Amino acid sequence: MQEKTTKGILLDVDYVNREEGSAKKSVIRLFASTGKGIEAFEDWNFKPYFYVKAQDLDKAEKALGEAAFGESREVKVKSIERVKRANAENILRLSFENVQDLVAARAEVLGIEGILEKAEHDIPFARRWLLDHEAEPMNGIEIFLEGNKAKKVKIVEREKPEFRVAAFDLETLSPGRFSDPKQDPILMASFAMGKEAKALGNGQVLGKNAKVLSYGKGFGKEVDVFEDEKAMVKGLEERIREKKPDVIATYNGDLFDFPYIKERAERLGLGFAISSDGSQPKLIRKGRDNAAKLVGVQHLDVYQMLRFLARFAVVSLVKFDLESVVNSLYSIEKEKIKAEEINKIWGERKGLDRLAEYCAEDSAYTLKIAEQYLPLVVELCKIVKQPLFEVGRASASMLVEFLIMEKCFETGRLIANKPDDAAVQQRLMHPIKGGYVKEPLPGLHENIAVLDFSSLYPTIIISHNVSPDTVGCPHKECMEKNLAPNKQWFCSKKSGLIPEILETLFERRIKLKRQAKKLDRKSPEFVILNARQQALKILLNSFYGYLLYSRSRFYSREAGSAVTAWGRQYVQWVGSEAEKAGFELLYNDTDSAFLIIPAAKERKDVLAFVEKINKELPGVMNVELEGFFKRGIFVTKESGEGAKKKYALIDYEGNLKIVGFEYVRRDWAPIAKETQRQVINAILQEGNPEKAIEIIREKINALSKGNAKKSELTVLTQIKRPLEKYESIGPHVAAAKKAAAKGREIGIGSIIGYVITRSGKSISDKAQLAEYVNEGNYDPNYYIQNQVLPAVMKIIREFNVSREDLLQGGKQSKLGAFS
DNA sequence: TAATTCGCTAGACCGA
DNA sequence: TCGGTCTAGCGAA
Repeated sequence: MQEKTTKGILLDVDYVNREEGSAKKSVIRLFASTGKGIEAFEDWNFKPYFYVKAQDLDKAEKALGEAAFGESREVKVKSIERVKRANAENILRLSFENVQDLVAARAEVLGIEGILEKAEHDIPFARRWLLDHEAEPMNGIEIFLEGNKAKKVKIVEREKPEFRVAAFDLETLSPGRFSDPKQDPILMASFAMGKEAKALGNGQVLGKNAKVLSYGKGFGKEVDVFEDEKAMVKGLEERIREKKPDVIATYNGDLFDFPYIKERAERLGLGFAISSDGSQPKLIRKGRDNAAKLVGVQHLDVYQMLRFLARFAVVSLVKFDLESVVNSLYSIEKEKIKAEEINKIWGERKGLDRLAEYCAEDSAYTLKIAEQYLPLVVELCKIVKQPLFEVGRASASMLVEFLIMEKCFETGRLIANKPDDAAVQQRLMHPIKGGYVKEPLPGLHENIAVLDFSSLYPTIIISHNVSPDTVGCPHKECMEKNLAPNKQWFCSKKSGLIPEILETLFERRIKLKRQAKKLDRKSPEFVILNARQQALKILLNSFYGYLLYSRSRFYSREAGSAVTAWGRQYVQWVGSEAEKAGFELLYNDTDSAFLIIPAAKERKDVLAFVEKINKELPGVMNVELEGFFKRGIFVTKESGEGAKKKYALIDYEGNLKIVGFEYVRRDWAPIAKETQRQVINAILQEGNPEKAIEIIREKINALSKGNAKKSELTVLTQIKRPLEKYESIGPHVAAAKKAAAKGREIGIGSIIGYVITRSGKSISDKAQLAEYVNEGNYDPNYYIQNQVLPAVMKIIREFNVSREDLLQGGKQSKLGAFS
């Protein structure tokens, strides 16, 4: 047979069942973007398998060879193989003709005499292929073909893979209720593609870079007008197929656009066949929600991606509707046309071009955000070796698990099984001790140096070889030399599974950061290197949590608590060394130390201290100077102690850093937050409490006159459970319930924006969803007493100013007594 | 099908 | 009506 090779970018792997003679055979399909669009290649040589641990290999082989599984009692093991694993004995690999046979056999295999355990039985077939071939989705691949079948694959590193990215968006009719695809038509669709988006700058009207499809009369010439909904849906399908994107971005396409268009297409007697194999989008379960999966071409739900990135603090977002996101990322006020207005425009056929512009903007911005964050997500795909579809919706635990499983494969270890529910419950009942937080000395401080351990927990794991497979080794030497303060010790002779992975990630990141430092921050090379190091950082920081995560395959209470025990020891050691060196220790939190530089010392003494500390720290552990600060303020709790996790600093350039205060919390009214920021600024910037008092009086005055705007008064709080499950009805729940009674849908995860109005008795009684509240309808007393004053009193209390001083405008004779 | 622990604070809730 | 306790949410690391 003729041999040839094809090169491309690996996008996706799945499997299909094919006939081979009379047998049903599961066959792997690889989807690669080759320049001619997305092509599929089949690998017929890879079989689904899992492992069992046997009491006696000979007997087990015989029993398994004779066994028949499934309802039909016709399912046989195709082949049995003895394999060596580094961490287990008496292991057999059972291979099957197809996935369904494997599923039937794994359900019953423990019933066979002499089979003690099963392992790696829950790894989906396509993922199994990726694992065993160490292939990297979203990276280059060379496929060696024999005829039309894939024989072998090789990774070809692409420094900067280019993807064809597209986005689409739908507008639907919602007559007095939420749109229902069983009845309500799609009114409009927009489609945006790759190159156009790159030229876009801030402030530009993005809409014109997307094409709008609709039907009926009354449109300008920018819109592709079809005969009816059916023709429009077909038109969108054709456009997508013709443009051959590698990635299709949507905003909430998992839960809205895809399910909607799929249902509509079906009802209209059409398909929406935009997958690379000509199939329809599949709605599959992914965690709590559904996800819309395409074959080959990768569906990236930008909404899901942003949720993911927000969890890792790559983006800082509070509300996730597209308008808020665009505003937060690009400082652009994007127009939102509400459902009722869409209905009206459509019905009266007036303002259709405005609606078209709105629709176009949705897909254009979706595309813009997708392209901006794609480098980071692509790097994650390459590192954890999973497709974009998976990574864009993954949790931290899944990413870590992917990496550990690969390491196991690479080093010939058997992958540990998932815990059963009883084990999960057990784990949850035994939390461990975490980081150390020192009570700060409240008040205003000057000349502060902040030191930080860089990646404290990962570097402890690496430097002390902390891992589930190195804990409590039999060596006396390790017990003496590598003993954690929690009395657990770890082997120092062979490296553990987790430290091995972390060390690789850590070194790669250091190298990338070093390279990136030499580049211009705006250059495309920098963007790629930066995305890569950020991806590594996300992963590095996720491992410690995974050790203590209750559903972890590699849970280790011993390892996890050793990490924090060492962490507490090291951070306190730095503190006491600093005191010995003549600094005053102001505060610690987990991995940081705040030092006051006394008059007799200078910056270079701090640097010398850091250098000395680093010489004494083991392995890759390292302390760095986060910065010098001119002033800082810590406050007192109601109880009189210094409050932890709340402080504000100002550097010598006048930049404020506010931590933990109401100012950074979304569940406080903007008016209270802003006043607090101004007060902190007045005190840190100018050391001027009088000015702070003026600011506060002004705000109180405006509030009591009724001059505050609704937007300054709206408090945001998340609904975290079904409304009827609340034991205690707080203001946000009360407001949500009232809104729900009016027919608003409020589900888990909704962010409630509410205002405390004048009508009602308790605070909850007075709470109403902001959109139902008229400007000016607010309870000034609440906002003064429960919002502004508590937020600012914390701070100016340190200067002996009382509530009365602020409210009555009395003299501040006590002022200054503090310092 | 969800990474961890530490910490602060509000407002409801409950019993005296 | 008061004060203590509990529920709930969010942020720091």
